[in-house]
Amino acid sequence: MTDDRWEPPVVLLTVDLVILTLRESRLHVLLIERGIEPYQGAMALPGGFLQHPEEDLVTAAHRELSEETDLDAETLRLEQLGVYGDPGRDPRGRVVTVAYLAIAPRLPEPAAGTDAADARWQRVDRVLSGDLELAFDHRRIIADAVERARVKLEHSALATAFCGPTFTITELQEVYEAVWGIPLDPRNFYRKVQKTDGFIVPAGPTRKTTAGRPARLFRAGPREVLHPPMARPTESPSVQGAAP
Amino acid sequence: MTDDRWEPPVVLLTVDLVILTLRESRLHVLLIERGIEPYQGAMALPGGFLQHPEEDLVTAAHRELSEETDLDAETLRLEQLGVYGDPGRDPRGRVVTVAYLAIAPRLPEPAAGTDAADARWQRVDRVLSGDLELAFDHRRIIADAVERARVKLEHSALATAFCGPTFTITELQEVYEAVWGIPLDPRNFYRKVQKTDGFIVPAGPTRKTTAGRPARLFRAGPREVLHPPMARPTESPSVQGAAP
DNA sequence: AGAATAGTGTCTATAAGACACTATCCA
DNA sequence: TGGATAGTGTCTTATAGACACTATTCT
Repeated sequence: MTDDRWEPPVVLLTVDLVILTLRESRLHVLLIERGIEPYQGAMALPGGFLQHPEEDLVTAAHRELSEETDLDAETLRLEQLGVYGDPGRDPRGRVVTVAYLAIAPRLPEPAAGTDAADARWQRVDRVLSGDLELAFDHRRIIADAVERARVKLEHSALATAFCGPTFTITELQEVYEAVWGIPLDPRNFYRKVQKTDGFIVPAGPTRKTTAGRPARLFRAGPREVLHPPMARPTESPSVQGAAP
Repeated sequence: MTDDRWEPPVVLLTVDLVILTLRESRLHVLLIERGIEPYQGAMALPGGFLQHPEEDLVTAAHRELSEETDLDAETLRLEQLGVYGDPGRDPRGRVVTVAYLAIAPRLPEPAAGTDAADARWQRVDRVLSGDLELAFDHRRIIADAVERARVKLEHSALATAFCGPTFTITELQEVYEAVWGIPLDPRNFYRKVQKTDGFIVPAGPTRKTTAGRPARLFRAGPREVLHPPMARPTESPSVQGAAP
């Protein structure tokens, strides 16, 4: 259009992974310490360049997950979060990244994989507050991922992905409380979850906890989308910029 | 890791635009007829390659919109829909596209711009049913865009973007009915919209319609996210793959 | 027994949906 | 006057949230 011999510019493509989990009732994200420049020594999301021109994007994400962490890359379901492609987001040139979101059940501390100097679970609140130095625009990506998880918790059975194969209703409630950051009434939560058809199904008899009556165990049910959704307590019922 | 002299592969990046609007109470999408190979003669979303390596993605989307259509590119708000990067989606090589979604008020037929042989509004139901030959994976992208619009209608004031600067409540209802594809009770809709604080605000007195009592006019209110959301009638209350 | 956690029953405020009814225009 | 569209009132049913109460374990 502009020139007779114009050629489309090329870009480098990376994939980045936001893996969220729950540890001690707090939301954590898996970060690695970068071993190479740029941002050497800073924390970053696991991820990396597309390996060859025919590699699928999700395949690349799974490959990076195996390479950089010891998580079971096969069982984690990855969901596309978005593209982050601001010019200048990477000092090496025009690097556009596709971010993926995954939810992991509570797991032992991950061992470092091959690529990363170190891979660790970090508290999301600390990461977002700016206490940690993060590479590239990864803080922004994590913030978007958390917001996405909050919304998905309302409308899908995502919460069960934070739990092990079986779980108690109280454990499920802790997922909601951690991700939403608010307390919920255990009694109302109990009935709400029970009557949302197909959300959870009974599994095994009971499990002893620290003290008190043992709780029944459940597994994730067949339903993926929740009707009706889990109602997140109504936020500020005021209008942002309204005139009276 | 695989080789001493490994270099990251490069890809070509395009942006594509899904512009939705309402015409004769039906959802339409703006498509152009491709003037060049591949898929010459097929319909496609407006879009194209990044022009230079420093161009911002949203900027590129706005530029393509101006080049290929005569829509007012400045006022349309673009929202990122996702990345589509399957190897093989474009016969020219590894081309990854970033799709954007925009909602336009009812407008006169767009004239063809510079790039496109022709630009026309097409009924979404016809496009998705497969009557039209679409280039690349654009049918899939449009399907995702429509689903996104459906959800956004529930939780945001997006519906007003389909209307002109002022509109009647019945016009707003037609937006919901067209996008959701279901009829709504006008009386209940009327009160629901009215009591959703900050959604719409009165503007001017009334407007004469074809027949019957003139309707009051409204403008979009300050509120972007709706509390409570507009309830889309509950879908099939059955479980997909449940065992009794 | 008492502490602690699991699970049930019940009341109230609110919202959704159905639908009869009134209001104001045009022909 | 009748037809058509705009707007209101009211009833029924379902749900969220509050919270008293019962059940079952451990120490």
